[in-house]
Amino acid sequence: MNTKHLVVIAGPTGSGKTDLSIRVAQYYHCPIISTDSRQFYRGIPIGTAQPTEEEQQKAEHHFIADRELKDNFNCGAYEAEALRRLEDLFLKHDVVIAVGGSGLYIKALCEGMDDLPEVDPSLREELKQRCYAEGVDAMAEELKRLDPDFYEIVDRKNPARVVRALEVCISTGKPYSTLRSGEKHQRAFNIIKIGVTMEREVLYERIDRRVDLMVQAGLEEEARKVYPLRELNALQTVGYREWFDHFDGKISREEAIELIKRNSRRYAKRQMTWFNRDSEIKWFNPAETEKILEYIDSKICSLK
RNA sequence: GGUCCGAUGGAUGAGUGGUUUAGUCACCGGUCUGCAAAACCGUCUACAGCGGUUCGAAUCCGCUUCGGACCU
Repeated sequence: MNTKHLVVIAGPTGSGKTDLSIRVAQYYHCPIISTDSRQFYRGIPIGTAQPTEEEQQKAEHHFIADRELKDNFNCGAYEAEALRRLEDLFLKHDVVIAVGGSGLYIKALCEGMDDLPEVDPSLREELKQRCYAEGVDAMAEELKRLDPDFYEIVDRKNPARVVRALEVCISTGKPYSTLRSGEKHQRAFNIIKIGVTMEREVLYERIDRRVDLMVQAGLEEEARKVYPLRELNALQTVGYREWFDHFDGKISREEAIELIKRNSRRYAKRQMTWFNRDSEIKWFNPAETEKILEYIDSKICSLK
């Protein structure tokens, strides 16, 4: 029996999650926390489609533009911070909404990550450099020595995965695989997951249109302002990298805009691939507000 | 009306007789426990149509269709 409910709203970029979340928040008079790995940052409101001032008036938002681009953040830190925040919010509310498109962050929030120690950034940097210089294969060979079990299952062509495993092995002195439990953590609240999506073609049209609107709203200028910080991870993001390439003279303005559209579509597709694996998600078209509220109500009732 | 050139998978573009045959991009599908709007993987067998030559044709020949250039 649990009277606290986290309503998770997932879905690909451009599917209308923000609008829906506000409508749901108004219905339950409850706050919203973001599960979007880019909306956390200040300075990039247009390209990350953060809820506007006006939208934030309509519902209380958390984890929106509440840290600097240079701040180190990741899904593990997010899990801890978000759980603390939820604890507070659930003191006053029975329902809280979590909305965003970052699958891994949603997973961190709902199921938790294994409790692994923070890795010294300089170690990661060093491993990245070596990976760049010596190649992934060499790094994978090293992983084979340090953690043969993980070597067997890891995507050996993926530098990010191999380097991650190595940095954990080296910094803890233990094989990464022995530290991975993969178990789901119990939460002190119920989780109701819904997803919003629509026909692929319609979604792509919406994405294209939204990019045009972002450009009209001043995305280029926004990108120009953060250009000096372009190396930061937070800016390895669709809608910014393309401008950086344009500013560097590699592509034209028109190409940059086209690429932002294409990369946003690809991102949406990857998001769908991720979410489709989650059988707990109940899917809706974003326009079906009544049906969605009905569904959430019925879930809340049945869980009470 | 005549002459010449061309026609390759969604796009581009190699390939002039023979196990597999491009490549690139896009699309599509997928992977996923600390950079995740990231990183990575996979699939997509086409040669305009018809007929002929040949053991064998995208590749050679003929006709047809379509496109382009030029000539009268």
